[in-house]
Amino acid sequence: MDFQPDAEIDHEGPVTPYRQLAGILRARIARGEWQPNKPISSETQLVQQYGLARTTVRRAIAVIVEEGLVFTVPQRGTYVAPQQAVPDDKASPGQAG
Amino acid sequence: MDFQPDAEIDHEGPVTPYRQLAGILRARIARGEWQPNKPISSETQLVQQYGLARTTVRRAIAVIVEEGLVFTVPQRGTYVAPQQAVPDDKASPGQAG
DNA sequence: GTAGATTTGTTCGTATGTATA
DNA sequence: TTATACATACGAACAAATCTA
Repeated sequence: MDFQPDAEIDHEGPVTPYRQLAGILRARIARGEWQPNKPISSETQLVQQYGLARTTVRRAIAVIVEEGLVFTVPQRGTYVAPQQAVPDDKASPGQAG
Repeated sequence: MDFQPDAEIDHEGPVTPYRQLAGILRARIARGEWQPNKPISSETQLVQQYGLARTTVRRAIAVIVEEGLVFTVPQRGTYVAPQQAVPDDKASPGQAG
């Protein structure tokens, strides 16, 4: 399953919204939309852009943080991890918390 | 992480500007750009040189004051503390008399 | 003493972003 | 979804002390 970077969230589908968003973010990082050590869109922006609740956005971010794709700096933002191999869709980089 | 003495501030990065500046000042002191008991650049000069707000500059200075690298004299300036090794990480050098 | 420039000290307001309830 | 808290950053203004002339 591949998510388009500009895809919309399907609230009716079998895949939960937060997993959809995680896939979208993964795709946006993969295409180099956000550079390493640069911030991805803020939670507020993602909320507005995809019409999701904040908790849902945070859950999605938590997923890709777990994957090592990004890291969150408290009171600062979420940043693209330096030099990471972006997985196609699903991946287990081995290291999870 | 090491800061170049002439580095520019990255407002987009995960490290807050005031911490970046603190690192830069640390580096400039370490290279002997400012001698012990001699004033470092004034807040206004640092504001102009790095394009930061004064509050941000003051915050950075507060960090290295806390580390004992410099000391501030009201209405005079901020001076390099006498005889102390610049710490790699942290330090609590004795008081300068 | 007066005047001006410089420098640190302090406070207020606005904005952004994450953290938590 | 809403509200509050905390951290950070910028901008502006004024106070107080120092130095120079």
